[in-house]
Amino acid sequence: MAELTTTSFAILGLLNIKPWSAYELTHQAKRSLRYAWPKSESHLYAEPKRLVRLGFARVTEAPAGPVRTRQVYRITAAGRRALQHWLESEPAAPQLEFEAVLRLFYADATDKNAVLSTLAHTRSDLHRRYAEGMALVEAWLGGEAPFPERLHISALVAVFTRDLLSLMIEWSEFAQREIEQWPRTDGLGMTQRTRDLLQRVVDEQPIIDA
Amino acid sequence: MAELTTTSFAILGLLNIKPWSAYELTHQAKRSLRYAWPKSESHLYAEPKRLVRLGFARVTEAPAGPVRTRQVYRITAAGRRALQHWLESEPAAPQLEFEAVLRLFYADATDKNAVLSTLAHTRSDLHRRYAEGMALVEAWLGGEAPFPERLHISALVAVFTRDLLSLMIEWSEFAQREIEQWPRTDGLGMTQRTRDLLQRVVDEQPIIDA
DNA sequence: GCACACTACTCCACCCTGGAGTAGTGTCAA
DNA sequence: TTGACACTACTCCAGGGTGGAGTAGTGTGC
Repeated sequence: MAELTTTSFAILGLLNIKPWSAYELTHQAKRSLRYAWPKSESHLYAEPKRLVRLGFARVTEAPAGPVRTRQVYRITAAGRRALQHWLESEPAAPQLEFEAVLRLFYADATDKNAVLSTLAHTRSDLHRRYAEGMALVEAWLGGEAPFPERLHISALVAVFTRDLLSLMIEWSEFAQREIEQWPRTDGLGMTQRTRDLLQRVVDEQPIIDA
Repeated sequence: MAELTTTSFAILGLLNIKPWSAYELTHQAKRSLRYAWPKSESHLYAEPKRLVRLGFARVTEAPAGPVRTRQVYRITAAGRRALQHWLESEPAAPQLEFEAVLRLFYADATDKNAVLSTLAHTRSDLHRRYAEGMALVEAWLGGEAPFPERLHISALVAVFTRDLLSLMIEWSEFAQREIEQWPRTDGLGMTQRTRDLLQRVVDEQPIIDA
């Protein structure tokens, strides 16, 4: 049997909620999947076709204008079985791609300006995403949830997303403050401040808001 | 000119610190890059070859046993220029792949047991990575840092990594406690508890340790 | 001198990205 | 009523990236 990837199950899970067209799937993914499993639009178009080919979804045509039809995907019994089986298997460990941290890691190859501007740029991205998330949750509280019967789940995801974005924003503010105190970017090494920070890390003491 | 990817610059940045063999690069990546830019071993072997092809690194042979030679990669002047130029450009936004959250998102397609076991499995992964990170920082404090002159940078990354792992661990404990209170996984919707949580999210009040 | 764990890679099928391209749809206004 | 234009709803593809299997040399211990 051909292997399904985690992305396959991400789509299959959406199809288990209701039937969607590929276009709707890409939009729904932007509002939900994206926070835990970000995938490109082109792949979100391709994946349901694969599910059909493997028998985990089927497709029907619906009118979508005077000329156009749209393909609507729905889960099959085999798809539901596969999804349940996956939900009982072992998950992969979380992975973060954080380019600002990577660039900070090479701070000693450039000047303070470049590092600070990377942090500032990332922070404004993060603020935008924070605001987007807040708008979603406010809509839910205002009675405009697309799947109100799933809100007990969405709430737990929302808590995580808010706290993650907060952490990244606060860390980038913290890093900015620290770097502003540096006399230069390279060769500082184990300063007293660095030793304090590392000691606090191993002592499991709070740092960022301290 | 052929485009370099963020991964290219991640490797180029390591080569800017000192020359490495591909094997050493994979090991160094496990101890550093991995926390901000996780890449597969096979790709870490392939990328320096590409850098050589494009003139940003060059390779020399060094003996590595009675028979074997190893390829040692070092950055070129063009590589250093490219790295500095990249460090002044705009970073991509952070992206998280968190399969446990994805699975929780589909909690209503399975039972409490499956969801709780996903969370437990992820938590034990996270605890292991937390311990690994702590061991690294303790070694630095004990004077065993591979690049002591870079510790002022490493400390900022360590602060972020610890806080991120803590957040994920604490959130998964929080989610476990919440789910244990659920009478079932599906159809609960906007309970009083859910409304409280969402209200706290939009009010920017702490939740996880409350 | 042989077993065996570890070192140091290569290979490849397939997953996935992002950007370019294409054509139909709805709306407003000249 | 027609044409401009933003938006909808996709397809295509070169090339980046993954993960697991495979291979052969190296150092250690018995």
